[in-house]
Amino acid sequence: MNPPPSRRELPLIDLLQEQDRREIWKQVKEEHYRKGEYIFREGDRAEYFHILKEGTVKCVRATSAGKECTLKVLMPGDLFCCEAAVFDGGQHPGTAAPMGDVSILRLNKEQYFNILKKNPEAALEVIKYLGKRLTEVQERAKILALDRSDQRLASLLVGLAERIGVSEPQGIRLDVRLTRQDLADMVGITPETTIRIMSRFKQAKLVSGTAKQLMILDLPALRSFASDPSSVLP
Amino acid sequence: MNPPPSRRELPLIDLLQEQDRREIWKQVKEEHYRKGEYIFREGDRAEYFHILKEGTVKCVRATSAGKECTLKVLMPGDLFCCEAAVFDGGQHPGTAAPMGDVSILRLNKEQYFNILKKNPEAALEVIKYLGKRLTEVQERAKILALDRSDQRLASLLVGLAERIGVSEPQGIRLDVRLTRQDLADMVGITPETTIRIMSRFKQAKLVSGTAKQLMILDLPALRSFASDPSSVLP
DNA sequence: CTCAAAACATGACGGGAATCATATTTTTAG
DNA sequence: CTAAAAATATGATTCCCGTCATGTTTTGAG
Repeated sequence: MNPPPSRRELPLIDLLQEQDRREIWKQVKEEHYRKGEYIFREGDRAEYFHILKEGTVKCVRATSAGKECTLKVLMPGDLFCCEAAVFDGGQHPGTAAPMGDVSILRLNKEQYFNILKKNPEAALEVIKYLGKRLTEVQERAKILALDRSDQRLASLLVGLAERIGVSEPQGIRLDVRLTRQDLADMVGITPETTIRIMSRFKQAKLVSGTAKQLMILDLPALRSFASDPSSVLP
Repeated sequence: MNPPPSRRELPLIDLLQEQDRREIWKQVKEEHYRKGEYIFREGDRAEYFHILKEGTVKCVRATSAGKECTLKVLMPGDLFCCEAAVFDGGQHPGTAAPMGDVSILRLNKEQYFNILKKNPEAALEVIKYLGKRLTEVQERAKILALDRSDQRLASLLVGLAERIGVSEPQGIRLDVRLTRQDLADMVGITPETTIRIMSRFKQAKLVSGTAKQLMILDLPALRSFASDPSSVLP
C-alpha cells in the first residue's frame, strides 16, 4: 500500500525512520465506510489506531437521555479521538461515525507502539499533537461553560471555516454536509435554536446556504460576534 | 534536591533511567507560592514544565467579559495544564493560580525534552498521560454541552470526591477550600445558582458543609443524580 | 473579643433557550 | 418525474437560570 495522496501530512507517521515507515505502510489496512455505518462504537475495545484518509468523520458521545454530543469533526490526516483508550488498552469513550463516504487507515496498535519506542522524534511529535488537541478541547470547554448559544455557534462556524473551509470569491465554503442538527450537536443546543440563530446570521449576511452548501460570508464579523455579540448585531 | 515525599507518583519523571532521573532532580527548582499570587499567567511564554508538589492549583481562563472559567484543579503529582504551549514553545493559554500555599517543581523544558528523546518509555508514559487528560476534558465538554446546571454540579462533586476526597466515617471530605464561587467557576454557572443547588443537595443529605469543610455524604446518589436527576430528587 | 470583609442565603424578576406543534421547502429514493 | 422523507422554518408556551437586591452567617485579622 502506498502513502495516501492527502492534502495534509500525517505527522504521526511521516516522522518515522524510512525503514519503519515502509514497515507501517505494509501493515496498514485501508477500510471504507459510508454514512450510517460506524467505524467503532462507544464501549468497543480499542485495538487499533485510526487515521482518516478521505472524507469526514465525527466523534460523538451519547447520554442516557438519548441526547448526542459531537466531540469533534475529523479531517483527513487526523488521528482518531479516544487516544487514551488506545494507549491504555481500554474502551473507546465515544463513537466514530462517518459523515459521508470515508476511507480510513487502520493500524495495529502494538506495532505502532513498538515503532514509537524506536523513534523518539516521532513520539515527541505525538506528544505535541496531543498537547495541541488538549488545548483545543479546553478552549471548547470554556466556550461551552461561559458563552451564550449564539456565541457558541459563531465560534463553531469560525473554527469550521478555519479547519475545513475552502476559499471562494463569495466567501468560505464548508465542504461537508452539515445540517442544522449537526451544528446543534456540536455546541449543545437544539436544532430549533440553531435554525433561529442561523436565520439571524443569514439576515446579517454573515453566512448563507444550508447543509448542502454552507458558506461563511463574513469570517471577521463572526469572530468578533463570538467574543462580543453586541458589537456586531444590536 | 531529593524526590518529593508525595503520596502520588510522578510518572513523568519516575520512568526515566536512573541516571537521567538523578540529572533531573539536580536541575529541578522548587518554588513556593501562596494564594493571590500567580505561577504563570495567560499569555506568558511557556518556558518550563511545572509539576505540583504540594497543595492545589487551579488553571483558569478569563473571557473578555470578565468571566472566569476554571479548566482544572491540579493535585500533587499533576503536570501543569497548557502542555501544548510547553512543547510548541508558545504562550500559556491559561493562568495557574494557587488555591492556598503550594510548592511546585520547575523544570527546564529543553532539558526534559532531550531526556525524553533518550527515554522512549517515558515518552510513551507522557503520551498516555496526555491521552487520559484529553479523554477527561472531552467528558467535561460533553457535560457542559448537554447537562443542566444541577447535573453539572453533581458531576463536579463526584469528580472532586474521587480525585481529592479523603474518606471519613461521616463521608468524603474535600481537603481544599472551595467556595460556592469556586464551584460555580468550574461548571460555568453563577454563585447564586450554585448556592441554591447546594442547598437542595444539603437538604437531601447528599452533601454538607461549606468552603471550609465540604463533605460528600452520598457519593452514589450524587453520581446517579448526575446522569438522571429525577431518579434521586423529585 | 470585636468588627469588617467574605461567604452564604433567599426572594423577585426577566430573558434566553428548550419544548411542542405545525407548515413549508428541499432532498432523496424509486 | 413523483412521492416520501428529511431538513428548514416559525410560532406559542414553559421553565431554567442569570441578574439584581437585600439580609444573614461565618471567617479571619488585629
